[in-house]
Amino acid sequence: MRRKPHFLFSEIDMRYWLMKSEPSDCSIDDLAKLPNQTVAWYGVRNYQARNFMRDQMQVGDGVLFYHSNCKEPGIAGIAEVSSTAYPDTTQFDKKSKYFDPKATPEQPRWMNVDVKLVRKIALISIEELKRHPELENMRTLQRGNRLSITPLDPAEWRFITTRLVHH
DNA sequence: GCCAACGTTGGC
DNA sequence: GCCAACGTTGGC
Repeated sequence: MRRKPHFLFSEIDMRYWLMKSEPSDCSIDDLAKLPNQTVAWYGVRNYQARNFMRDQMQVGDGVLFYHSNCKEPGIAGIAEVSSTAYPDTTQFDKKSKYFDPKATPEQPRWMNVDVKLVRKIALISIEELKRHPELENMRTLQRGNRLSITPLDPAEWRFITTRLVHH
């Protein structure tokens, strides 16, 4: 049975994630134009981030879609996990920059989930996120953090989606 | 299994 | 473009 995806309701078995995307690669507007407003989160080549997708993500989990490595870094939209993990096809594609010669279809190394847009929001800049003491422990805001996928505490999710998102 | 060298990330 | 931080690689 599919759980309700509405982001304002927190459910006990639901998890929350912040996922970084470079807007030059896939921005929130790019996502909005894709079929089903859904994107395969391919290209993750970090084991910790892969393991989050492979071992912990469930359909319906809440996602903050974050613009990174760009002029205005910050949260650009709300999304949800819309599939469980499956092998990232780019690892087998010799022409892809994500090609991995050590991966085979029999023994895939990299996995990804699908992510579906819930809605675009007015950008919450990294500067604003850092202003709130409620968010001081957010992984993404920690010095030196580079992980492209990080778990969010339910309290952090609630604070951001109810207090910082303008309705 | 250590660790130096190297590559990548991503805010600034 | 800089560079701090951190992950990965590979010789030993």
